[in-house]
Amino acid sequence: MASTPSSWSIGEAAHASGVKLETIRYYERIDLLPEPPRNRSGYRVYAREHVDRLSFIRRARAIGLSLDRIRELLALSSDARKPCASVDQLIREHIGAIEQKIEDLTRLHGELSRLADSCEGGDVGRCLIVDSLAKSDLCDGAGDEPDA
Amino acid sequence: MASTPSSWSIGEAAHASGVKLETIRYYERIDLLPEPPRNRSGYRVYAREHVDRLSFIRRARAIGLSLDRIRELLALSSDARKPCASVDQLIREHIGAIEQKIEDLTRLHGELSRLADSCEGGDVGRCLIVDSLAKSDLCDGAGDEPDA
DNA sequence: ATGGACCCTGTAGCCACTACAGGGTCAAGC
DNA sequence: GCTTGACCCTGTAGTGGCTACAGGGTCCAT
Repeated sequence: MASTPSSWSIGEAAHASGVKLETIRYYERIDLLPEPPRNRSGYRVYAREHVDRLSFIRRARAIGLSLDRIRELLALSSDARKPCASVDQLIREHIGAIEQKIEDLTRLHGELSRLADSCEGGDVGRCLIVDSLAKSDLCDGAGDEPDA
Repeated sequence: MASTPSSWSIGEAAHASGVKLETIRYYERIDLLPEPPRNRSGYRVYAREHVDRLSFIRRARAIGLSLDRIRELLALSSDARKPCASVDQLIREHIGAIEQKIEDLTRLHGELSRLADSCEGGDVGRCLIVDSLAKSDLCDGAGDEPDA
């Protein structure tokens, strides 16, 4: 029921946008969110555009974009008359990165599964898992940035 | 040709293990690698066990284990008589985490692909990608920790 | 004796937050 | 009118896993 107000405290903005309070202050500090006006006591007072921008950022983060990419995206989408080709490209690049990551993780999953299946429940001295990490070429030269 | 020596400078250890020099010092600082003895000039002098441990850590990192997990794993594998069940469990947990990540990324990939395909090359004002980020429930309530 | 390759320490930066310490403000209830 | 508690403020430091300096020392060949 509580219908949308026309101004928000930082806590209300956090609730409305789904971005945590401390994170909002962080976004302001790194100039991702413009500084809002303050009231007499120095409290931040947000307008609808702030809350919208925060929601946008949250959704863009949820699809895995970096804050820098989001900054780009916000700049691109600031002028409604610009062609959306660059937006499209940004997203397609991101999709490419995700595909790469899925591929890496899938290969890794295969290797680890084989490794885990080789375990026969002996003791560590004869553990094939430990062995592989100690001596094998497991994953050598695979992905260079483990994120999993 | 160059057959294995019995002691290594930090640069040689880096080369032999595949762990970068600065990273080796970092591992020492966080007590993941024991402090090696020093020579007259204060240079670190590594033995085979150090290089082996470094290689172990590098491979464990390559399969995506955190340094804390690796610490556990090293502790577990330090006594050859211990049962390897806990090693097995650690690895299986990790496999589970990877599966989860693949699943999350795959779902995300699906959503993003649909999104990108919806782009019809107009201008940003009518861009469905921007629209979705601005207003839709895209990914809301999906994974809470975007890593992609 | 000089140049370059190697080594040392300590500190700060990266990303995207998160968590504190140590305060101020404000409205409701007694 | 006073307290309580929810909210807000700033600034700083911590997270993981490195990486990149700055500003030196050492060692060996030429």
